[in-house]
Amino acid sequence: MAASPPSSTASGPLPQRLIAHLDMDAFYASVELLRYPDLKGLAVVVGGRRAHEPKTLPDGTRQYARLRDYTGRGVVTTSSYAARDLGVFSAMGLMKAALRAPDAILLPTDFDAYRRYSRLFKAAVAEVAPVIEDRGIDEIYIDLSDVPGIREPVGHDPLGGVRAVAREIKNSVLRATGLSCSIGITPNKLLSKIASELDKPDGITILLAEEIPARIWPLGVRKINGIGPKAGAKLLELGIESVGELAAADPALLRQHFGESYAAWLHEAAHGRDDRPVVTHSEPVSISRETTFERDLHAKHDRAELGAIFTRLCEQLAADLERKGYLGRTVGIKLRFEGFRTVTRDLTLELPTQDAQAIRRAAGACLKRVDLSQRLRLLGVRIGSLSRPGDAAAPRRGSKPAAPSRAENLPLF
DNA sequence: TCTGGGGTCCTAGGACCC
DNA sequence: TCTGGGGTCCTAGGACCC
Repeated sequence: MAASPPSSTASGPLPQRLIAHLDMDAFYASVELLRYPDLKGLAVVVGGRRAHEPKTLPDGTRQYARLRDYTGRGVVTTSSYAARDLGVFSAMGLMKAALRAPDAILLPTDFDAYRRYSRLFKAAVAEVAPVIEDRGIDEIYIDLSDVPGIREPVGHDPLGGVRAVAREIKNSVLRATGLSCSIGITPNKLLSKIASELDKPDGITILLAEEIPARIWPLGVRKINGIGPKAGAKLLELGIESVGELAAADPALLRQHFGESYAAWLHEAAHGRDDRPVVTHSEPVSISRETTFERDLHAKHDRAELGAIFTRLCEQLAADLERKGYLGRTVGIKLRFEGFRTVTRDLTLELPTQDAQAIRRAAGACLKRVDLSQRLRLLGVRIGSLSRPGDAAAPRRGSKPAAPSRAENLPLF
C-alpha cells in the first residue's frame, strides 16, 4: 500500500473541486492472474487473435502458450508488470514482443471477464462516491468535491480527509474484485490523470495547484492526456521536452506550429488548468465493427471471402444497434490497405435504420467509391447520427417533406 | 517485427440556405 | 451586373485515447 510521500504542505482551504482519476493496475493481466494464480510474478501478456487457451493436463497442471510460439498479426493488449520489465508494453506487435520476451506466457483476451470486473469495481467505487465518469473498461474519473468528510483534517494533516476517502475507495475496489488500483486526486481531470500514474501500482497521489512546478513540470509532455505521438514529436523538434518547457514556451511559437486552438489548449494544459466537469452520462456517437484479416485480401481474387466478411460485419453492427436500442442514419466503411493506408467513405441515408440489409446496401454503395486495386488488410463498417427508435426523425436537409409519410402509409402486407 | 478493435473530437472544403 | 456573410450539413482524413 504505497501511500504517497508527504505530498503537500498545503495550508489554507482545499480547492473547490477535488477530482480523482482511478486507474486499475495492469487490468486485463491482473484479472487473468486471479484465474491463474500460479502465474503471479511471471511475465504474462494478454493479446493475440488465435486461440491459445491454457490447457489443463490430466495431472492437474496447466500448460500455457508462450509468446515465442505465436505467429501472425496481433498486438499486446496488456502486459503484467514483470513483462513490462522486459520491455513489453500495450499496443506492441506480438511478434516484436516475442523477440523481447520469448518465454512470456501468452493468454487470449476474455473481454466478457474484464467487463464483469469492470462493472464490479465501478459499483464498488459508487458506494463511496457516486459522481463517476466512465472512461472505458479500466478507468474512471470521480468528483469527490462533496463526499462527506473529505475536507476534514486529520490531526495536523489538512489532507487527512482526502487520504481517508482515497483509501476507502481502494479498499472497496479490492474487496469487490481482489484487484488493486492507483488513484490521483487533484483540482481537475487533467492533473488527476497524470497524478494517478505517478505512484503505480497501488498508489495514492494527492497533488494541489501549488505543487505543479515541482511535480508536473519535470515530466515529459507526453504525460499530458491529449499530447500524442505526433504532437510530442513536433514539440521535441521545437526543443520542448518537459511540461515546464511547454509552460514557458512562447505562445506565438505554439500558435505558429499547432494552430490557434490547440496552441491555447497546450498552454493551459502545461499550467495544469482544466475546468472540464465530470460527466456522469453520455450517449454514443457512433457504433462500429471492424476486422483485420489474417492475410491481406484482394477485392477480385478473394471476392467471396471479402463479401462474406463484409456481410457479417453489417449483421453484427445491426445486432449491436438493436441490442443497444439505436437507429443510425450515416453508414460508413473503413478500409485499410497493405502498407497501412486507411480510407473511409460514408453515406447519409434519408431515414435512420437498424436493418442489416439496409446497412449492407449503403456500405456497398460506399465501397463502390473506392479504388480496390491494392490488397486489403482491414475492413470496417460504422454507423453514426444515432437516434432512439421513438425519436422524431429529423429529415435530411433538402429531402422532400413527403417522403416520410409515404413510407408510413405503406400497407403492412 | 509491421502496427487490434472500439471509440471521440477536430479540421476543412463544398453544398446549400437565408 | 463580378461577388456578402453566417449557419448547418455532408464528407474525408487525422490525431488521440483506452
